[in-house]
Amino acid sequence: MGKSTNEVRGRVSDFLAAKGVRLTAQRSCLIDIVFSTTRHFTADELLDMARRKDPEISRATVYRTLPLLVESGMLKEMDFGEGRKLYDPNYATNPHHNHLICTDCGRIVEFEDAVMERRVDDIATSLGYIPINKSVQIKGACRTLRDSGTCANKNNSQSSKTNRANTASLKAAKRRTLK
Amino acid sequence: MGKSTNEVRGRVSDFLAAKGVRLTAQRSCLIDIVFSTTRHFTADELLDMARRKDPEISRATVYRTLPLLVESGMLKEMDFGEGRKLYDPNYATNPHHNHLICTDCGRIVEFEDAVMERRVDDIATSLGYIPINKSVQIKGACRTLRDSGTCANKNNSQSSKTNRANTASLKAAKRRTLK
DNA sequence: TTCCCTGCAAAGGGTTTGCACCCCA
DNA sequence: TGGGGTGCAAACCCTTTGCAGGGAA
Repeated sequence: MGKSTNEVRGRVSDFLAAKGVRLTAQRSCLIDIVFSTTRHFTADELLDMARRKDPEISRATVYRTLPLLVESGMLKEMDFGEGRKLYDPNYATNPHHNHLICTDCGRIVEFEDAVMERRVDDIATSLGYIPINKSVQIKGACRTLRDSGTCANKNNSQSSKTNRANTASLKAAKRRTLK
Repeated sequence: MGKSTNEVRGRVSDFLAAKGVRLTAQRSCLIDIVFSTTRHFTADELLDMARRKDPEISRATVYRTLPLLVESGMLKEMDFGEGRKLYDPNYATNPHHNHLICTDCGRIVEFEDAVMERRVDDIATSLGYIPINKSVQIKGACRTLRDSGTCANKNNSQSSKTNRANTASLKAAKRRTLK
């Protein structure tokens, strides 16, 4: 299965060491926070979380650390065209998932599909490129909401700004992966 | 095949009429420019192009018109995570294409693939959603550049900010579409 | 006349950066 | 002690918005 939180932290530390940058208290704090959650977060949300541990940490440090984590390959930067970046720590353990965003409630569902993954690779190859980074984003309307008028997520997650993926969604998506 | 430029303009006009908004001189000017090119462009680039025809046109009008064109379904808004939005007029004539971005030169290659399209729809359906909008973005490294050290695009298109898709790329991609 | 639309300029929101200070190696 | 790292605040960039003037219905 996926990597454990500790293993992920170790890998990031190794990456920073290899790159010759120091593992400072602030960076360590940020790494701990980032990889102890499965939630997607914005830079600002990470700052909030970090300040609960270390009230002195600055916004600049957060913005300077995030690209390091992304470069390490353990954190994924995403852009759903909402004017800010979202970060997904689940790539550390599940590097092949993609996202479906509900147009009704903004909920983000993670899914994995090996067939699609392969197809996308084949397309890149046939175009003469070596695939480096693939992003499949689906915006979809909740069928349950259409059919029955209610949606489990609609109730508690109207504000798309604060919606998060949850662990269950990825597991469920894997289970449902098409044959 | 695809719709002609005039047909696209007609559709947009119809959309605006149905929506009850006026086809002003400024909007007409912008529509002409947007749909007489196959290039991707930013809001700012559209402003530049528009001012060559009408030096009085304002940035605000451009920013207010773009969402109308997107809403009409004839123009696609894209976000490659570069801090600004790109607009793709080719969706008017080819609504099912996606994009590969070269990590070497920033070139954007358009491609269509029915198999992948279907797969993505199936995934959305199996997750319980009605697919509304699908975006597949591939970042890839130019194999020619890797193999031979040169790349036709590398020479004339280093600045990713000004790179554009060309008509040929879409046609070529269709030809190469996987069976 | 009414109401939509425009241009101007200022405001907004996310992100980056210059600079002085700090601190570990 | 040298050079990276941090915090602060200002700068940046793209985009949105308030407002007064203007023009089509």
